[in-house]
Amino acid sequence: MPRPSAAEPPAGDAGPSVPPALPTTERGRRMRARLLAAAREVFERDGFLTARVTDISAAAGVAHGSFYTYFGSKTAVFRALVAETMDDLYASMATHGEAGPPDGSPAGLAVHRIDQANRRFVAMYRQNTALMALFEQVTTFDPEVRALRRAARERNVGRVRHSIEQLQRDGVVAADLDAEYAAHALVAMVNGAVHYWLVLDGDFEEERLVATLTRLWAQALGLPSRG
Amino acid sequence: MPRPSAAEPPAGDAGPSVPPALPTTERGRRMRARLLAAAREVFERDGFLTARVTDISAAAGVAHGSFYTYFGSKTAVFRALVAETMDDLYASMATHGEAGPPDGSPAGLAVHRIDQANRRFVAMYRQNTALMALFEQVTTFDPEVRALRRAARERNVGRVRHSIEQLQRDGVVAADLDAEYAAHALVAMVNGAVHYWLVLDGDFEEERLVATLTRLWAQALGLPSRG
DNA sequence: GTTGACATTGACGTCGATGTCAACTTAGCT
DNA sequence: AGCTAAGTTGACATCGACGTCAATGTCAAC
Repeated sequence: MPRPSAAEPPAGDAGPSVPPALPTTERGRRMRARLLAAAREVFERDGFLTARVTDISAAAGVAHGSFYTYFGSKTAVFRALVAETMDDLYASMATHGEAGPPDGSPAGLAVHRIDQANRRFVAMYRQNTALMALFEQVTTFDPEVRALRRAARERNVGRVRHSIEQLQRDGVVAADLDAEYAAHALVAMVNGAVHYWLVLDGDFEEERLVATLTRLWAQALGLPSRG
Repeated sequence: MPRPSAAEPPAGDAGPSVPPALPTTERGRRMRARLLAAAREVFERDGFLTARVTDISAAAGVAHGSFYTYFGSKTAVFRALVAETMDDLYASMATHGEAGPPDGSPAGLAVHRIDQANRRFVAMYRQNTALMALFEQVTTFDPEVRALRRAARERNVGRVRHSIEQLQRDGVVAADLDAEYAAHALVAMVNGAVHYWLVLDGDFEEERLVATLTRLWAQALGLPSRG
């Protein structure tokens, strides 16, 4: 309840009255893409708050004014950037055709899948740390980005909950565990640990971290892990 | 590695060359306290970025200029606020003399203590949600606050690691579990879940959340939980 | 009650990022 | 080539938050 209502940094760059339409010409589309790439570069280098529209224009090699042909504000580019990138990140986390699990038991298979998912998540986070940090930064004051973040989290949680429910139907996980809440907690665990490692610069060794996360996850669900 | 180096919001309010000394007179101390209280009020209402020094002065009922007698910048008040408040938060989490656990076994006792600690943490977070959100916001761009946040986290993790090591000595928890990594993961789980609930406004019911967190925590460590 | 150190006041100058716009360029079309 | 719509340019005006400071006020000590 007592959460800062937190509008935008200065005030009222919530978007221009006329959000620039997507470009119709080929040149326009290229320009927009260049600006987006430049924005990502500058944001990752300077952080969202310090970054200036001028820097983005400069990085894209265009005049200051051209920026406003495509985006209404710094916040607007960022939102576009997030929207464009989110899909890529999710794609990179999609289930790859992995080598089969060593152990054929339902529980062993489940643990193997959890491990694979955790490894993919950690790798994705490591390769996009700056972006994740930016995402978090803007989340703290932009409601729209906050909504995107929540949606992403909910998708993750949904997948995990589904997998837990499956294991409950198989009788491997206790039926009286709240799958929704448990999924939230486990996702928070992995998210939070990796965030601390990469964004807050904690002292971790990747392999050991993933192994511990998988082990805790499995045991939390009552799956046999290790001997 | 690719983390936004993220200086301050505009630029260079990293602190004035001459950080105002603490007041010597009684009046000065009262004034400083009033400004701090006003700062907290305004920050919680508007968020750190939107808040203006003028607003803080106004809320404290003093002239704009008086602010600078006590603090060098908006960031400076915030740091002072965090420093002052952190102790209170930690105090509120200290072990209270609780009623004895229902079950005398070492594991049952451990689970009970975990549950108590989780309840205290959640209650503290709920009562200081706005502050925690602020803390997170500023962490994303101020290195000094980031350091404070890390320190707080490390203290938490240290306590948990210690308790895990104790359980390992008692033979209740597997000795080959990395206590440090596990402590980080478990702290991240509770932190992250509560953050999602209160700051990102997730849909949770407190009792069920705490119960699930404790249960997962206990099971993750291999402690018997529930029947 | 006079003195002097300390604190308060609020009007003012400064500064830098933003967003605009009129002039100019590009490119597609006939 | 000539026309038009779309895009580009960069100098400029705007705006708001910040931090300063000279004048004024407060208070304790002597």
